[in-house]
Amino acid sequence: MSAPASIEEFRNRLADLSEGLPKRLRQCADYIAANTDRIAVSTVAELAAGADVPPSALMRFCQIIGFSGFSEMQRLFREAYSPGWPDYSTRLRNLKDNGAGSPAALLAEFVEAGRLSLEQLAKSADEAALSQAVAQLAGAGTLHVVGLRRAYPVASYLTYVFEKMQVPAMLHDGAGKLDHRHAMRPGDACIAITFAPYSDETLALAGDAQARGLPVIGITDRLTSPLAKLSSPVLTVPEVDFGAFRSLSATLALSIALAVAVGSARG
Amino acid sequence: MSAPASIEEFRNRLADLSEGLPKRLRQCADYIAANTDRIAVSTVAELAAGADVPPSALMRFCQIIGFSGFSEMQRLFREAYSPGWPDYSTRLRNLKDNGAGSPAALLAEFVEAGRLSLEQLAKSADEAALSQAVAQLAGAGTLHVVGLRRAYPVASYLTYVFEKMQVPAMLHDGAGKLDHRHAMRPGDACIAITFAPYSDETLALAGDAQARGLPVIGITDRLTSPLAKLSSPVLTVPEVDFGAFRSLSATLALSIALAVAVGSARG
DNA sequence: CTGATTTTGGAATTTTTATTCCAAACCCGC
DNA sequence: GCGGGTTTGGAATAAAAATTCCAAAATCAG
Repeated sequence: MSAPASIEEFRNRLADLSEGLPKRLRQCADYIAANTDRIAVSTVAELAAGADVPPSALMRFCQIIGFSGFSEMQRLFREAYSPGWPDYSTRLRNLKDNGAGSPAALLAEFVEAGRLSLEQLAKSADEAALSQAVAQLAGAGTLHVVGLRRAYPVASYLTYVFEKMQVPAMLHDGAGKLDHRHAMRPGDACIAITFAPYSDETLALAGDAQARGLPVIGITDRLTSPLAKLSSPVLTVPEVDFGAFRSLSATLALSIALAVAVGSARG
Repeated sequence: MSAPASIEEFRNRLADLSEGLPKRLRQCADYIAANTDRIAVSTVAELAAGADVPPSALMRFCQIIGFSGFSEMQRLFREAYSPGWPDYSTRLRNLKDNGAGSPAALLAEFVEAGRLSLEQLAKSADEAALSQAVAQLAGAGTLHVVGLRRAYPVASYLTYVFEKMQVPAMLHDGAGKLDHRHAMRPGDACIAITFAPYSDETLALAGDAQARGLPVIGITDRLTSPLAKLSSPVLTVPEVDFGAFRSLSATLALSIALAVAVGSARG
């Protein structure tokens, strides 16, 4: 078998082979696939250490891919090496230059929106409210998570993280129009997520929880949101929209941080 | 004189010295100034040949700049290039060990992880694959979206965006263990999302779609993913994990861009 | 033009890096 | 468990690269 002549070909061969490879060689394949950009500037020993295999395994890997050895593989990547792209902002401009509305340009816009959202979140996060929320949730029984439409991905991820951290949590997703409001028992807590235009169902559930005396943690877009009135601490997320859709980056970051903090606090 | 600690410092020193240097050393300085980007991936002999000087001249040049030798200079450029992927699992452990696992600190880490993921996505996104994916989806009938566990939020958001853009789409979420694979009809297309450890159900559905001749668009974490083989274009997302959880920022940005592009292409 | 000083080229040496090879460990079907 | 083939780790070897050193060439001041 002859050596791949281009990086494209290399990637294909990597994808073809990766299955049906024994343990160590698969480790190599995975690490290389995830760190292709380091090949040009690393030694066998460095890459092998990264993949957590002995150097000889990496050599074997190179040969299986079709190269005569590591050096030949490295040559391919060194020749193609152009460090023009470690620069995020120029790359973004390049993507946008594909013309407005092109997939690449759209991607650039959403990446930027996400980044801006995260930056603003870092600046504006209310640490006191966050700590208070963690304290309330850490002391509660079952956590009831509700979020619909665009907030639904956040609600479902929150529930996933709670489950992984062995925190009892329940997702109120309205499936089958089944209503689970009576699952909320004294000692439980509620996390409600909604953004303008605010979802009635979410507000209703949050209101119900409040009426039963459960703590309600709200995650929403502004302090004037109807959810704010129902929540004991309300967490606001400054999400930047692009077009009609939001990136959710900041909301997710806040939510996961909340969940992990609660999970560790509960031990 | 000590070695430059940054590329900035290196450039300054180069500018300072370049005047008043004898012929051969000036050749070195000129060539290096014009080809700084090759330093990381070249040998002494190669650079010397490029500058049209003997290797020993280049060695002298490195020492005059302040390095102990060529290797030290090269290290500077290799390290500066490699994006320095932070090791989040150890950082998380440190956070906990120091008792500094405050919610605010966690939030900062997740924000940072999200930012890095987005930047990395911008740098590494495969525009050709993205365009191809958009073209395939734009020409298809119903779009079948599948993603479970941590990929579920992405799948559900994708479906939400498609619905908003009036693109017929169906979310295969395994609710009620109902299997909807026969809903996939000729002319449809499938979008499958999974990350390591890959979900069997997702792979099964993608495989089924492929077997029926539907185009499969895969969104996954690496090229060696089992999903790659099942997808006609596969889109890889370099998501940074923080602890056991990923921010999903990059995955969502890519997905929304894909959905919006498909939505507009379908008009 | 001469002698002192700097600069230069390349061969010799040292260090690092890649590569091979083989015995031990591991799997898998029986 | 037992014998087949595979896979693995590491020590030994080969290759390549970096680095040093010194004699020859060039430069320059007087």
